[in-house]
This record gives sequence, C-alpha cells and structure tokens, in this order.
Amino acid sequence: MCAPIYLLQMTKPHTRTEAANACIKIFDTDFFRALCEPARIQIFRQLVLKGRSDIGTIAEALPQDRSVIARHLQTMQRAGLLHSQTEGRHTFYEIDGPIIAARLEQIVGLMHTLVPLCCPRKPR
Amino acid sequence: MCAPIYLLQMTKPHTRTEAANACIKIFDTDFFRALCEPARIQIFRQLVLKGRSDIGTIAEALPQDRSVIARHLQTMQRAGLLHSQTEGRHTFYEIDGPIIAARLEQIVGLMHTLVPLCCPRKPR
DNA sequence: CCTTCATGTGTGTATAGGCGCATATATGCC
DNA sequence: GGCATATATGCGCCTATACACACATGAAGG
Repeated sequence: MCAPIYLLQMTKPHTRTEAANACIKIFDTDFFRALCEPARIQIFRQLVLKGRSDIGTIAEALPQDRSVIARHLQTMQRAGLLHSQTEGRHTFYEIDGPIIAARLEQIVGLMHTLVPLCCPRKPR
Repeated sequence: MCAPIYLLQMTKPHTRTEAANACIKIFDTDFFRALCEPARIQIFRQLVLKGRSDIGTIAEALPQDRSVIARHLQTMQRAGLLHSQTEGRHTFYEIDGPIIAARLEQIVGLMHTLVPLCCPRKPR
C-alpha cells in the first residue's frame, strides 16, 4: 500500500489544453469520494472533537457498527485525509490537516488560473 | 430549485467544538460528490478546453450517451460547480470558477485553524 | 496457556447511482 | 402546420457501496 501522490509539482498552465490536463491530474476522485459521504464527515467531526483517537472511541459516538467505522477510516486514510499508528491492540487515527490544506490550495491555485481562460465574466 | 448556500459567514473557530460544527457546515457532501466521479471530471475538462458549451458539444467529445452527460451537468450545477443559460434550443453550461475557488478557500481556512486544535505535530 | 479486548475481514442485503434506450417536450426553420 | 434538432425524462439493467452480523486475528494480562 503506497501513499498517493499528494503534491504534484507542476508549472502554472497558460493554455486551455495545459489547464485541462492539469485538472485531470489534480482532481483526485478518490480524495473527493472520501469526503462525499455524510457518515465519513461525522467521523471527521469526531476526530476534530477528540483529536487523535482509536477506532472504538470514534465508533462509540456514532450509530454505525464498529466494523463500518473501521472501514471508513481505512478509506479516508487511503485518500490521504488521515494517518494512523497502531500501538498494541489499538489503532489511532488522526487528521492530516497540513496535507488536506495543501491539496486544496493546489486546486484553488488551478481554479484561479482557470478563470481567465475558461469562464471570464463577459460584460453585458 | 434554489441555489445552495455557497459562502457561509462564520467566525473563526477557537475551540474543538466550534471547529467540529464548522466542519459539518462547510463540508458539503453534495459538492464533493459532484467531483468524485471520473465521468464528471472529464466533463469538467471539456468545459475547461472549450469554455461555455452546450450539451451536445460536450457530449460529442465523450463516450457516454447525451442523456447521461445532460444529467451529470445538472448534478454539477446543483452542486454549484457550473451555471447554465438556456438560449432557444440550446442549454449552455460554464464553469463557475470564482465560486468553486471561494468554497475551497473557505475549507482551506478552516483546515488551517483546525491543525493547532486537533492534529498538532508532537515533537518526538 | 487462556481469556479478554480491539481490530480486521468475509458475507449477505438493501440502496444509490451510472449508463443506455426510448420517448416526451420545446424550439427554430421551411 | 410539418419537420428536424436540442434537451429533458421515464425506465430497466447493472455495479458500487453502506451497513450489520459473524468470525478471524492478534495483543495484553492473569
């Protein structure tokens, strides 16, 4: 299991073609898929409330079965939202805030360069 | 059909509880759901390449049926990624770049305030 | 060792959603 | 009006996945 490529080094796109290709690279559907499920947002919320926590601690605050929570946490980790450490019988998960912020900032940067190319506000 | 609340006005969260509630408000699962499907990213790419386009123009560059493309475009518009204008027989879609950037920037801001609260790097 | 506890995994079920086809609706043109 | 074109929608098929339950694995602790 290898970590996905979180931060792609790329030059600022200057043409529509470059920008379009940059979209394919930067819009990681697995990353967004991990964030599109309300149950996973609730898990994220628990991690904000409690900080680094093990699976049982998170699950006891949520209605789903522990096994479901465990699988969601795996999904979120694979997407790069969390990182985990196993200590004895417990597996602790923690939000990877700097990585999430960096990935979103990369998309924001692309969007800003995209606007003048593909959706300039025309004066009416 | 009303537009979703794109930009929530909120004060910077200073406690875990405030930050956790801010997550629930800001992490709009419909927004992420619109971005988690490769077919929709391909549509997004076409809109970057061609700018404001009608459904037929987008569909002829993609393998799916036109009706499928039309439905994806509706989904993306409801999520706030695009806006549309109908002119006669044609419906034109265009990326709403500034809105997308603003929503992502809001999340980035939240992530930055989140880090010191919920996932500070501990010195080892 | 044996028990207990935390986690991971296999499986079945129910639901959501992507897809294509057929068809309805609406617009523009003759 | 009659017809072609662009989009929207109803429907069925199929896959993906959220969920719960049962069970396997593996670590502490006696």
